[in-house]
Amino acid sequence: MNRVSRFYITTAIDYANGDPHIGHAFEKIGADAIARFHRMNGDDVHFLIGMDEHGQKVARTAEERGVSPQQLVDETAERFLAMWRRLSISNDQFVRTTDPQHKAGVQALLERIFEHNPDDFFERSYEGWYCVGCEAFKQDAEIVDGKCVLHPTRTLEWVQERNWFFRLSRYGTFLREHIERHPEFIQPESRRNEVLGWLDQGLEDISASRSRFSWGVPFPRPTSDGERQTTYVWFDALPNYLTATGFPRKESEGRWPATVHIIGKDITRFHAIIWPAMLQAARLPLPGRVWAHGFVLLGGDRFSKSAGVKLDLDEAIGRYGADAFRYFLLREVPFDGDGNFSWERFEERYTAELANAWGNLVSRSAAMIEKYRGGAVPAGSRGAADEADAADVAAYVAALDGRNGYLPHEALRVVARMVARSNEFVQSSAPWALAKDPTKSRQLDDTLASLARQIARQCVLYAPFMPEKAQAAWRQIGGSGEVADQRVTLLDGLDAGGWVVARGEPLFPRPIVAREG
RNA sequence: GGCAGGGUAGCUCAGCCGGUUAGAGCACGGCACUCAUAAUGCCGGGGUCGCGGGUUCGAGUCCCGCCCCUGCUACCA
Repeated sequence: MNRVSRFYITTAIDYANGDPHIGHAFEKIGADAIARFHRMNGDDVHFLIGMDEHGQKVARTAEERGVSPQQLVDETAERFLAMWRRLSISNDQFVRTTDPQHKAGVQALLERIFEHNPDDFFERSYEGWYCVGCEAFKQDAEIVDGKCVLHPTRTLEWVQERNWFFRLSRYGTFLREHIERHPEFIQPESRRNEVLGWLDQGLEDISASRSRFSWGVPFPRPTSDGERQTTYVWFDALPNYLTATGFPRKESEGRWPATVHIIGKDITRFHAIIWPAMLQAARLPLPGRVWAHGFVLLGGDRFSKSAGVKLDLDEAIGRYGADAFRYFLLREVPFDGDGNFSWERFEERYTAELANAWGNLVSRSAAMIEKYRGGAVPAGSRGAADEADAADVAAYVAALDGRNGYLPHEALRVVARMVARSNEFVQSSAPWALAKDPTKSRQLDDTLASLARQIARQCVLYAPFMPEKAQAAWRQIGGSGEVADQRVTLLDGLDAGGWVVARGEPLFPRPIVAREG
């Protein structure tokens, strides 16, 4: 019963060409809540996040700013890290593709593929229309009137380049079988169907190296004409999940494979097709799951610089604090689809669910325990409220433990329901009335004790989502130590009898409403 | 164009294999209570269930057609 399960969770590494925005934050916060939940479930959790720091764009941006690429990515990584600290992201590790360990790991992985499947890498001349503005080859769909759609003033050049290629086409059957045998491999199901659709269309081989830029990991073997090329994006970025474990050192074998990769739905293909094919080619175990979340939209549109759709992360966090922001995003935006961010909804949820419902519940309960029982939570017997909570705790766990995917929004809905029930409980049992009747002292004890247990449970369940606020509420209701050290598996037996409440400042102060007169 | 998923109260969404008066939360209106962050609880108004046909004793719930929306349709990451 005490078997500790290993839980290695990763997020996509963010490209170091810009500042963190709400899309990055959503993914990290979601993964963080899942990681924290698993820690409180008693699992051996390792939570990895990081940065993707190579490539042409980074090199070019660095050049424009007159700094070295390394200096640029160092500064960018600092800004991302500062944001993750601010949002209480509890990652155990922060991998960067410029880490020497990562570069060595990538080369080791490539060599391992050469070793196990010598035919999987081959040289091929690629030719196509090259746009100097984009510094990239363009596909037919991106060419209009013989010009690149993004740079219509420039002339496309027919360019030929000899690169290393990876025989991805070999792995279609393998991938299909794996996905069919492991229905949970790609989730949610809509993404899985998409991937199966891609497989139906057939896979083409992909390039594995580039000769046009050098900011990256040197491809371990030169081409036949002696040229030393740079490892192309997927063979550089995707292996971070593996190299972060220490690969190829032996010690890494305990951590790999990842339990789940949390990614955005826009990079499903890389994680569901290319990455598993690479691992299979290297004869390494595949990750257990790939979970592709949706996007946070603003006014129905995706964040985009060109459309002017943007939201200042600092402002959003500054409004009600990091915990409220975390809560709002995960409550409002389903983790298996898209959702909208709007200030109106943020205000609504903050005021209704956090300030009025939960913050006030904690406040009124602590006040009553103080007023009627001198601040000490009385002993009280288990009642119907505890039974109802047990069912909800089970639903909460089911939303986060992976059996139905990863649905933090469902988990939060459940806790909000528990909080609502607690407020009904207070109203219907009316402790203030019981307190006036000396013959009902026992009844008052039971009521207050039950109320304290309910709140204690809510603190535990909210802890993965709002670590600071959950801890503050835990303290107010008289809990000792860290709420994060509690176990969701032992919640049913949690007893608050004897705790001494400590009323404090409101957990979620109501916004100051400007009023006339 | 092809494939997939949707169009249900003002807003966000539940409605499994077809079955009695279509639900929840928020917002709105009224009432109650006083422990509390002018918080909470109760009651209520409010919907041609995208449009048109069809199957059926009976259809948001199945079938056909149409309209609209979203996603995917691989080398920027």
